[in-house]
Amino acid sequence: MTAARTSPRDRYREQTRAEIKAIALRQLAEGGAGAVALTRIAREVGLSGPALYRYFANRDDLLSSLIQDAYDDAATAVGSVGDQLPPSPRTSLRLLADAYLGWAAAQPHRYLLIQGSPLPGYSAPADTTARARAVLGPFLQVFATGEPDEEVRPLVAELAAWAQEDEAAAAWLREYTGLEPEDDRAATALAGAVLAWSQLHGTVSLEVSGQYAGMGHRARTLLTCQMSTLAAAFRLPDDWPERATG
Amino acid sequence: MTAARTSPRDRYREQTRAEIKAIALRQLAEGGAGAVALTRIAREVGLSGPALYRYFANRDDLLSSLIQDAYDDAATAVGSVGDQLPPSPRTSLRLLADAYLGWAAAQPHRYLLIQGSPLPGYSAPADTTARARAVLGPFLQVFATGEPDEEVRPLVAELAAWAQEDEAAAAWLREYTGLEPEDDRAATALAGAVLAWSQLHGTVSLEVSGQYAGMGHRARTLLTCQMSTLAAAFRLPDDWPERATG
DNA sequence: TCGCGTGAGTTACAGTCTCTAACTCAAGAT
DNA sequence: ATCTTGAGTTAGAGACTGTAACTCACGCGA
Repeated sequence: MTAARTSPRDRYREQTRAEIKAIALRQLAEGGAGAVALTRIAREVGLSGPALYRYFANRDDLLSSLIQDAYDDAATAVGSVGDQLPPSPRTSLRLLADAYLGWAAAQPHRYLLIQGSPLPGYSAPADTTARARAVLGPFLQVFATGEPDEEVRPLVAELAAWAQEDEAAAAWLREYTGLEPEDDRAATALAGAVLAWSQLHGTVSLEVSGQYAGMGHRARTLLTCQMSTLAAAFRLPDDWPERATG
Repeated sequence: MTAARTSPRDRYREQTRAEIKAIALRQLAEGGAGAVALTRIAREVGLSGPALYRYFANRDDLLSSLIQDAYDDAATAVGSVGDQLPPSPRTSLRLLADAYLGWAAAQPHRYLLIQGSPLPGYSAPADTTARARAVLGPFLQVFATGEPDEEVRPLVAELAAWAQEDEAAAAWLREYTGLEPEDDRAATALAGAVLAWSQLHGTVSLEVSGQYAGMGHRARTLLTCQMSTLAAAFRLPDDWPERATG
């Protein structure tokens, strides 16, 4: 990718960074973000504590790196569904939601790392929002085909204003739907995506943090019901509308 | 309340515990659960570090205490709406959801403490589940009046089985709805409550952890839309059904 | 191929935090 | 009036983050 010049030292450095991140990821999986400890990583790599600060400025920097990877990975998982362009928006929504849940369930701690409670004292780098929105992009595409019911129109209205005032929002929309912010469908897409995100996050995070334990339902069923209801509220069609391919 | 015998020593002890908890609560509000540090609390109270271990067995014990209070407080906030028995189930749902959001928004860190990512190494005491269910109890009452639409029936089915197999679930239902687990309305109530919980948590936790920052909508609007949709999916009536008062 | 800059690594240490051990002391129950 | 018990103390072990000041050898440029 951006391998402008790759000297032996650079390569060695990259390799060590990767090794550190791999161990950090394991610690994350074993005990959550709090369990990621530079000292212990160093011991495992075979270095003395302070050596790690050659590779990451501090603990937050290491976590940021894990967070970025996680967002990118999630975006890929969700995006790969969007790329296949399933038969209908309805189906697409179901598949996207499944992919989201599937990704999170397969690596609960990584999900909690990016979507759980904010880490104490941690402040996210600037591009985090963009990465987060990349995960939700494919949902925009689906909901752009919808016709919002009465019940969700207040939200559509609020987001219509946003699309027209916020350049980043407009760019996000353009990238995934090709729509201009003035288009009614733009606001519809935003409303659908926000609703879907909110419901996905609710169900997935309760599942992943074990709060459904002992309750007699599967998260998958719950999520499917929610997406059906959402599809109904936006009257998602059973076929993709005509559009310029490419 | 349970003041069986209150010796001077007991009173002093209770007062000190309360003071410790008050400071802990402030630290929680200032920097999240991770920022609650016994050492610093001790300094503030004017004691030396280890003295605090006379009052709380360890850090987790202190946090458990805060967690219990938070659940009880939330249950009271939500329950006070349920007690007023608003004009209709539909209205009731809206008011309950508002109360939930309102409580959480007013004290974000306490919300994250009980509903955020699990704390590293922390294992909740046994009665936590019961306390959590007390918060959701009033929702059972509302959804017991519903008629589930097609889209949510898979969830109702799964929860019907649960109600009939799990004694704790049955007891929960009985307490808030008076229904026996065989009753169809029991499963409906459970499904509604679980859906509502999931959606409340999604919206509230994204709001409270600041992930909506920079997006052009209010959490309140989002939540209202969701509750409307949910009310529609359960065909919540505009009047309470007849029932034995008492 | 030689030399030297730079980056990788070291030890030592300061500071924060949790929690245990072993002790003192006085309030209050009997 | 006694003596039990609980509140408080200091000392200290063990993790962890992060800084300072140092050594050393790799590998780039002349």
